[in-house]
Order: sequence, then structure tokens, then C-alpha cells
Amino acid sequence: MLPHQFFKLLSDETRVRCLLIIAREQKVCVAELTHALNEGQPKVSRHLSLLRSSGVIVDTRQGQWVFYRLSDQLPGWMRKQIRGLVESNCLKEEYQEDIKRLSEMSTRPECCI
Amino acid sequence: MLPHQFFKLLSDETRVRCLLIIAREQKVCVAELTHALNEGQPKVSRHLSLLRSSGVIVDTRQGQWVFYRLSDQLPGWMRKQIRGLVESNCLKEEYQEDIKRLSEMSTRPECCI
DNA sequence: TCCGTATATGTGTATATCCATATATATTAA
DNA sequence: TTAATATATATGGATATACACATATACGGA
Repeated sequence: MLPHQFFKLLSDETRVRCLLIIAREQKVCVAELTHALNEGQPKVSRHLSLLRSSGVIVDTRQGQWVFYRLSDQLPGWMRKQIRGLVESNCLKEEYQEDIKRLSEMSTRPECCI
Repeated sequence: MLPHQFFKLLSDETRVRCLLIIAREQKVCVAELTHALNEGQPKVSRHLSLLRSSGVIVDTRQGQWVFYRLSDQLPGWMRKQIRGLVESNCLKEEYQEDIKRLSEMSTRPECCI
């Protein structure tokens, strides 16, 4: 994937927030993401679909839940950019709410894969 | 600037190529960029205009030339992302031609500011 | 059946591109 | 000095394409 194509994926706020949570949590399902982002499920799902079809994340179905995680095929420079974002202070401030909502979620599905 | 807004700027190939050259060369004028990218002048100019109005690059007129360089007001995380790109091997392969064309340019205007 | 997830459709908006032209500075001629 | 011309850069208008969104619907497993 060329850099501008990768950045196009990150040019949408919903996708950035999804990716940040996935990178932080290692593995989350759609229900957790919609709760964390406080957005509608079709919206979240469609953006996940984009990230998935681009090969940035991969999905694993476990019962009724579909869990997403970062692909382990990501080239080093992409991994580096994502890590840089997660570690960035500016983002810790911007999207703190997402993390808070996720941690406050009453029944988080568990993934045992 | 929020991350997805920054990435939107990088979601266009022409802008990425411009930014890479500017970051490498410190300071280049529009003529050098159009030559390096082998693209039309209005096209390059428009994309530079976007990068400028977003505050990522700044311009300095010197005679008939307008030189562009990275803004020194960039937040650390942006700087980090850009540096990561410039150092990335994948990009050295992809856009080697741009650098080659620039270095082969016969009369490169000089900036003494 | 119900719940979690994915996708199809229609609509509005944004933006990349091209061509032509405008503006700004430099240079040359008279 | 002024006028005319050349070079460098920016922008207006027109067009085509891409994309985000909301709603509704379809699918898949317990």
C-alpha cells in the first residue's frame, strides 16, 4: 500500500478512533467499538469494513461477536505511524472519552482466542 | 489540527510527494517541485496552497520565486510522522524518481534567506 | 425467534483535475 | 524613466469522481 492510500484510511475521524482503540486494546469487537465511540453500529461497521478490506485490520468471528485486531502483516512504517499516534499526547487528550466509555462498559465480551 | 485532518492532507499522492521533498530539501520553490514531480504547475501550486493554508508549510518569496519549507510551529507528533515517512524505506523506493529528477535539474534557483 | 454484524441505496458534499487567465516580479528596449 | 515582454506563481470556472451519512434491509449464529 502506498503511503497516501494508508493516510486516506486515516483521514476519517471514525476510522482513526477505531484504529486507536484496536491498537490499544489488541482485540475488540464491534459492539465495544460502537459503545466506545458512541456511534451507530452500521457506521462503525462500514468503516471497519474499509480498514479490513485494505488489510490494516483482520477479523475473527467468535460466536456472535466479530473481533478485530491489527494485521500482523503490516509493514514496519505503518506500524510505526500507528504506534506514534497511540503514544501521542495530543490524542490522549482528544479521544480520552472513547477509552473512558469503553472501560465503563458494563459487560464487555471476552475473547479467548 | 486533529490527526484525521492531518492525514487527510497526506491522503493525496501529490501532496505526499511535495511534503517529502520539502522535508528532505528543507526549502524548495514551486519550479523545483513541478520539475521533481513531473506534474503541471497549477496542480502543484494548488496542493501547496492547501498545505500552506493548513499551516503545515510556510512560503517565502524571494524575487520571482516562492520557496516553501516545513512550518517550525508543527506539533511534535506531526513532525514525528513526517520524519518517519522520510526515513521509510518503502518511500525511498517509491519516489526515488522525484529525487533523481530534482538532482538532475540543470539550474536550480537558490534561496539565501 | 433474537442479537450482533454487514451491506445496499439514495443524497448531499467535498475535492482533484484541467484549461485559461490573473498577478507579481524581473528584464529588456526605447 | 517608461513601456513591453518574459518568467514564476496563483486562481477562477467547469467537470468528474469519490466519499460520508442515514435508513432500511440482509445475513449468520445461538
